[in-house]
Amino acid sequence: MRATKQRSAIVDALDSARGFRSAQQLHDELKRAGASVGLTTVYRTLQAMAESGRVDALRRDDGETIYRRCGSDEHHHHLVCRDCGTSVELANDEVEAWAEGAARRHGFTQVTHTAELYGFCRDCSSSRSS
Amino acid sequence: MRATKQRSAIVDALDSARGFRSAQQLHDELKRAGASVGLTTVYRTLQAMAESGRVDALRRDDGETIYRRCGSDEHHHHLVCRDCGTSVELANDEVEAWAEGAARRHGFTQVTHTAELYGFCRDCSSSRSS
DNA sequence: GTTAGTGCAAATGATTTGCAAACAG
DNA sequence: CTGTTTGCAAATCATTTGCACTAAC
Repeated sequence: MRATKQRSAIVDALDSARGFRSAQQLHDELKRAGASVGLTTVYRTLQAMAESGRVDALRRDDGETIYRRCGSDEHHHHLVCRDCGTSVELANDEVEAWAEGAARRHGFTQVTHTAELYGFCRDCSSSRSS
Repeated sequence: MRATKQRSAIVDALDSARGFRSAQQLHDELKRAGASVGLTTVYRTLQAMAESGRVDALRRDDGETIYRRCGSDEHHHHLVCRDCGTSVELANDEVEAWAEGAARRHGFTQVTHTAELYGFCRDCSSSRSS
């Protein structure tokens, strides 16, 4: 993968973001910041980075896929703010244990799971209540 | 909501299905079974039933939304077969407790969660190994 | 120079909506 | 009858792809 200015712009934007962003959001932010990066490139870059594990991708209930620069390579879950996208990584054993137990009890194999939490972070919930 | 033959056909198809089905799948099955129901109607009916809680909807990672006739009105999760769509309902407290605890620890409010398990059921994993 | 990367425009695929015709109560 | 419901076709929306063009190495 070559080093290009649009790729570093995308990575920078993701880094400075406090959490998850959709491809469209990132594209907007880049454009607003004056960087000239095509939406296509944003999609392609995020997709490539997600495949190679350098970002975390997850699909929201409304169908948009959101991405975030991910700290650990370990399997983990997220607590994502619906408003600002801030996220907290949750390394958790209870969920894995639950998943494995349920799979075994019902005779399922090769079980994977998705588990994400969505809410309003401290900052966003206080600004909403005003 | 009026009783129409297309609606009962959709409900019947969902009932006889062993698990989750997408709108497109249901439409195909209905057409194959000789029923004449428009894809639009399948979408509208499933959406209406999901809103009123009569079916359970969840979005797969590939973006398709799948539906299933749901036994309980209670909040619960699913163990879904990737191959045949069969699903098991899981009423579980561990996940809820984990979600609430994580939310509280990080100051998030109005937290909802998604947690679904995907794998191969006993039947499908044995037929795959052959 | 090659080859990978970019971006526009057109294509996709799931889902939604406009609207006139068909139907339930 | 009169308001719902239906279903086709066209519209959306996020995302992907074809392809000529540009930049990296």
